[in-house]
Amino acid sequence: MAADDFSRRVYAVVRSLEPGDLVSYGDVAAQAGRPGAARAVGRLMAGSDGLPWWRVVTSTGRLVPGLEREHAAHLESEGFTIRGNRVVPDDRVS
DNA sequence: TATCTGACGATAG
DNA sequence: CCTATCGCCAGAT
Repeated sequence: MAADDFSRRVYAVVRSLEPGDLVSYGDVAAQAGRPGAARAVGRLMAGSDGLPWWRVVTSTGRLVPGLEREHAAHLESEGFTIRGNRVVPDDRVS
């Protein structure tokens, strides 16, 4: 069914993410063919493993609630700058 | 089949 | 900038 294909596509998209890449849940949902299903994407990511989930953040750049610590560590390893619980969009005046 | 849940997103206060 | 609320979607029970 459509929903099944959707979840399949979501996994494919996340698996295709490369180091240094950063996308939002809404982005993944849209690329999976279901814009607006950002929430469903998060649901799928939570139950799946072996995927670069840390390369996916919320639309506002907020890190995953409950895993902020680990999430931040992964992103920093990819070369991103984390401030508080958010990915810094751009380094600006300190 | 009905209902609840949640790693979201946008808007309002 | 932060919290609260509503709307949306797929999965689980």
